[in-house]
Amino acid sequence: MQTLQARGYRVTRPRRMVLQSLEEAARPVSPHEIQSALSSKGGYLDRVTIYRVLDLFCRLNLAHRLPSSGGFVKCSLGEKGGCHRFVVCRQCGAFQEFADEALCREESKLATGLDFHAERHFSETSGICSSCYELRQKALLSAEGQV
Amino acid sequence: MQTLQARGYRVTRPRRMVLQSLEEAARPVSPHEIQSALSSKGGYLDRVTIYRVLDLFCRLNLAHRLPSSGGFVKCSLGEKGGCHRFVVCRQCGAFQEFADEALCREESKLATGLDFHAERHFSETSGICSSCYELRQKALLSAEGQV
DNA sequence: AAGATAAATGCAACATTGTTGCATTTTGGG
DNA sequence: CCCAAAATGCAACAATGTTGCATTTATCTT
Repeated sequence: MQTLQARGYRVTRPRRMVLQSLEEAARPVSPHEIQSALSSKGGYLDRVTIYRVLDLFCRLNLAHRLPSSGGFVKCSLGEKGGCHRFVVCRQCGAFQEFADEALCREESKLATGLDFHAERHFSETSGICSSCYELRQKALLSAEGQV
Repeated sequence: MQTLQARGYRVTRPRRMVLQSLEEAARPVSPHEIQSALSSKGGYLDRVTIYRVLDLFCRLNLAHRLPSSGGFVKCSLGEKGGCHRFVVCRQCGAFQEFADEALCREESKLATGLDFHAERHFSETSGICSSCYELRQKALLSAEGQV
């Protein structure tokens, strides 16, 4: 919340509530899920307010919206260089955020080759996290056993 | 449409219409825009049908959905190796599709380092195309002249 | 070329996402 | 404590997306 203060934005009840929701979520959450989660704890926020808060958070890089699912997550990298990227497990929804400046340079160079001035990279790697991978291996083995 | 045939899907009126809409569009289009464009030419398609056709096209890689805007475009790369990526002009919406296997390897390696088995990369570079860039330069110069 | 049939569409109903304008409330500085 | 700017709540609307089911249609078979 210091970030808000420092950049001239007010610290309000809705902003605190949304930030806390994002912190408590183990995976990307939709605006509607945020509203439901809050109301199940007796709180209430207007839908429009939630959109506005999320927009602000994304502009300030306090949160990100995942390209493919559209869900929102709290940013875990702060001011780390390079654009912020994600790996997401298509099975369980677990995710990790990372940044890599070399990758950004590479992508920008490719854009230059296509006559574009790159400004920002949105990217998300979809795959399987190690725990889902292990579960799947077990399932496959037991299926074989039954043949 | 041979692709549909070859993969065991039927060639139908809605599928032909949506494909043509995508071909005629100079930029990513939304399902709603597709429906409007068709109806302005006297055609009609159910909204649900449009979603289903687009889903199918995306599964078959005949079309893609751009991560940030959610708009759809016809695939221009066919079976080219590596996942398909986009550069998009944030000013005019112009875009180019490309693929780069080295970039995919790099991203997959990073995912491995985070304990994920990468399967697919979604990525979009946002920036300014060369013609918008030139327009902007001219505008800046004339603004200076007026001071 | 007609008929069977599996596939695809159209329709109805519903839930979520997203946008705008305006009146009211609240935050933070003086 | 008061005030002005900022932010919220509310109303109304438009687009996105999903499901189930009855009807139509594309393709295969004969």
